[in-house]
Amino acid sequence: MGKEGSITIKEVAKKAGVSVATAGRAMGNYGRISEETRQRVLKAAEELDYVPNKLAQSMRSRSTKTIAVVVPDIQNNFFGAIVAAMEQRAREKGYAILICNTNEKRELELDCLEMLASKQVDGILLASTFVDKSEIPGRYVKSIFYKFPFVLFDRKINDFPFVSILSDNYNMAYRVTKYIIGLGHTDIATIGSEKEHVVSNTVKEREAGYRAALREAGLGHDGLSINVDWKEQRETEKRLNILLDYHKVSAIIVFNNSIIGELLNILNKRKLIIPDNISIATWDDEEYDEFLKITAVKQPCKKMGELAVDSLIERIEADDDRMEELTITLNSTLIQRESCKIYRA
Amino acid sequence: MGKEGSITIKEVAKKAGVSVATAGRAMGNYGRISEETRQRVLKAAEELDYVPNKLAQSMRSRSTKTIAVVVPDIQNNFFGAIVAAMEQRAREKGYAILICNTNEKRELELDCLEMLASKQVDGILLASTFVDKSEIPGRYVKSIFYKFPFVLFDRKINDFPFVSILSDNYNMAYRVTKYIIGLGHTDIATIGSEKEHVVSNTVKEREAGYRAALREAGLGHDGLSINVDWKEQRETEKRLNILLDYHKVSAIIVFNNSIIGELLNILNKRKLIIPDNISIATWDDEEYDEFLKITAVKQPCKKMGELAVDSLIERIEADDDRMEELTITLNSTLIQRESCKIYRA
DNA sequence: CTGAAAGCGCTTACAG
DNA sequence: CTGAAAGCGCTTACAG
Repeated sequence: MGKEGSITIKEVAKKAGVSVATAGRAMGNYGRISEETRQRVLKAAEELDYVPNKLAQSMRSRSTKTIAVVVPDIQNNFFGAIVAAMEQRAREKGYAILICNTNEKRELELDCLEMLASKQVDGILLASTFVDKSEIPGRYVKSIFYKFPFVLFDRKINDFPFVSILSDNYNMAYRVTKYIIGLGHTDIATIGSEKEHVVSNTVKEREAGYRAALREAGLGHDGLSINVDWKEQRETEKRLNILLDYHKVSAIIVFNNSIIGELLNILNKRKLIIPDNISIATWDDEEYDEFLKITAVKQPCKKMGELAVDSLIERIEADDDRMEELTITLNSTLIQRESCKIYRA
Repeated sequence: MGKEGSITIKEVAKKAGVSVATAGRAMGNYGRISEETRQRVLKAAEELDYVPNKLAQSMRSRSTKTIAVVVPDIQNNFFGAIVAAMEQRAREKGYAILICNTNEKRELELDCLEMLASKQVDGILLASTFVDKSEIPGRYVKSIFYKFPFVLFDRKINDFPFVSILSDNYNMAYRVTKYIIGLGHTDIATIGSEKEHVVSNTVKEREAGYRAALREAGLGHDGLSINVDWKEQRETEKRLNILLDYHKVSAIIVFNNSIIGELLNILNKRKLIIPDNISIATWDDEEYDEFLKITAVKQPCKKMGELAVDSLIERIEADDDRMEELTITLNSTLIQRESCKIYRA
């Protein structure tokens, strides 16, 4: 199907009474061709319902007009919004999107990258589970990372000369924490996500911003941060309960939107009312946050996706192979609603 | 990048001291080859960091090991969950996923399909904006729909001999409506989604199930159904307000999860408390629904995605080109929570 | 402006 | 078991 029956440029050429080369010129808009024969070829192509074989085109022209997007969790709305923006932008610029979901697994990420490389994608948009170049096996570094145009988003990998599009994790965490401290809270915990005991760069930066605010306010150096693998519901529940059982906590900052559902359920079971008994702020504004009046940090997903695509395509279509480290930090927005309240002991 | 520098099987062959054909046999695991030379080739390949060019492989073998997924709205969690399941299943079976977001636009859908066809995908997984074959221009029907393996999901197109994987829209709507009627409600409205004034098949079936329950209970034949384009926030808000201003409504069934956020906000502005002043049930269980105690219909996204991939791959790998209409209806689950309450005038 | 030939990197018959 | 040749469907020089 779709193969044996397919008509090729050869048949179009025959029908139009020209050579294959000429038919190609008419269809592909390259080279010189008289308007008259062009029309003749186009007509023949239409009559035959000719669909050009992009595989063959790519083979010859060495460009697949395809971009890969590799994300750790496509079901997370944050990545969903970014992928949607990328798809649209890429399509507008004539590129298709090949997508891979690594599930936060490093091995899977490497497998995906290798597959994408072999598929000859023109470039790769990556939110990696790796934090440092040194963690990546040399053969991938050499035959993939240094051979394809890469743009990193949301998560950077240190020591690569790539463009990275991030959001202001440290600053926003600092700001949110400071806001909550300003409300009189001193016992502020954070919940981030981890997978196989590794915590993403992004969450680490947020933790750092949080601790900076704590320190500045004279509230100690460590703070109280836990990380959970939210896909392990039972374990997550257990850890959240331990957090609330054994620690005095009057405010919680959630560093990953995937956790908030579970947290709300647990607060509910414990009859903890927001914001009367506990204050909450979360990353990534979700559909229900407005209704629930949850204070949230809204990251610029659309912009991040578009900028990543633009940078990558620029690199792909550039004449030189220049590589240069460039980190672009996009501003997030703090949407203050009513989930954080002045603390009274 | 990634191209000029790439090493080909020719270089591997040279290094291993064999012909290109033999090197191919060693790498691709086809044909007969002695274990000894196989090892020699593999070693040469590894030393050169050889990555096979799948474009060339596909060209020759006439199989791209790539499946296309075309969805109307990738940002909708429902489709997000399906796409995630598809990606995983496809990867496990050795296929990559090319993704297209049609934004509920028919023209865009056709453009995407044409692009995918020209990319020689092995098959297409489609949630279409078309309801009927007759709505699709003939040339696409002929050169795409009848030339590629298709499996439809969530939304069926009538008159094509395809496998369609749907969920039980009619039945669940009937059941939800009956449940609400059982609670004593007589003024039940529904809200579905539309795009450019076209309402999807799926929503239409849900409306039909709703009306059937109404009729059966002697509550008239029409019911009160509106459809909104939820991306047009202002217009959506206006219509929802009109619904509540000019009609007596004690219960609302929401047929598309993208609308619920906006609806909750409006109910909130109007000081309508769920379930005291108004009962609510919605399609597609979302992260916050448990916390908010919203009664929801949970569709089997994962199963739908997996089954769609399995059916498509079965078709792709089958020897015959047999096409046969087959509609598989998957069961959804009604999660009764506390957003619907006994009606008191 | 047009055509014949070569070639992109593989795999598939065909010999040996 | 291995190699030389042909070919997948295009595009790219090279002639004319």
